[in-house]
Amino acid sequence: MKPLTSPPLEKMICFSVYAAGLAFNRLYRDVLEEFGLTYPQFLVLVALQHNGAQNVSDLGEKLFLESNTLTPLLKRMEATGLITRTRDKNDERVVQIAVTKQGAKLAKDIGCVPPQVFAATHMKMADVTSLTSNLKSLAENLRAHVSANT
Amino acid sequence: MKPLTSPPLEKMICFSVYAAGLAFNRLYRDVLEEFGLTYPQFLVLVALQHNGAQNVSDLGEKLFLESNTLTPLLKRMEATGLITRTRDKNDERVVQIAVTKQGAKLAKDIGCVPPQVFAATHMKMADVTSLTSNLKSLAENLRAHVSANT
DNA sequence: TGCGATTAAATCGTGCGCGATATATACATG
DNA sequence: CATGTATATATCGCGCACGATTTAATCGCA
Repeated sequence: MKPLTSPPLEKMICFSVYAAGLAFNRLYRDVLEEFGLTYPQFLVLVALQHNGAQNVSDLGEKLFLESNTLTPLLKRMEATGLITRTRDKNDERVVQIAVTKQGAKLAKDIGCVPPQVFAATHMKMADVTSLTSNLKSLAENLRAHVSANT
Repeated sequence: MKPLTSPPLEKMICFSVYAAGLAFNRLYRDVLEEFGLTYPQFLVLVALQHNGAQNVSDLGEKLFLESNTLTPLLKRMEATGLITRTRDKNDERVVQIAVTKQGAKLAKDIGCVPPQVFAATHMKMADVTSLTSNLKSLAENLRAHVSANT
């Protein structure tokens, strides 16, 4: 029988995802500094640019986050003038998130960021594409497993 | 000329890494709850189990973290009786981290966790292995790029 | 030997993530 | 139409991450 000890960190896929996440975070921190954005705020802008104004839940589905994370984050973005948070007139429970003029401009300006980051990966586009798609299905499987225990 | 807007979130490798990281975190939160561990604390125990007692910097190199993150984390683990933090007699600047008897026992007990997590990925071992190795080199490339701007 | 430079860890403030819970609005059913 | 239930967002507390700085110990070199 094998002793059933944990494999070393380097062999665990969870750790390689963790370490890659840390590395992306640090890279984005550097790159986004001149735009005054954090990495999650950058993701919000991209989501709004591609999907238009939407409420907090919809944004949460795209980013895999909930209101306990999004509400404070969105308030900070409102405070810096990038987005507006407006109660829906038809359903006062719902808060609509839209980019301001300044936010729309910034969303355009950060278009140069993903190419820079791609360059930093030192990977072929095809490899990035397949890695992205593998990670996507991995995440789907993990989420299915978590929500099954709910 | 292309308009140079950001690609949608689903096509960005950074986002797929981010989303997979969130999913792993949530899965580990569930699985580690009965052991009273957070995910980073689990990683610390694994690192100590495989590399033995070591100082804060060495641990940081393995986990890609620095003392500003590790010191509070390790103090919490000391408070729960899993590790000891001891000033090195030969160099009082250095703090040695070692598992307690209780920590060593817990490190063994959590050996069952990685197989559970592997099962949740619903992936073949070979695919997990190659994904892990691709992520490892991706992270190395990203780190090289960040430290180049230092 | 003495003192500036280097190194290891710790501290501080900010921004996520998230479980648990609260608040407020809308809905459904008797 | 009242009251219980469901839904959307917000609040709270805690534990990471991390840039910037501090503290304390060691090293290098005149």
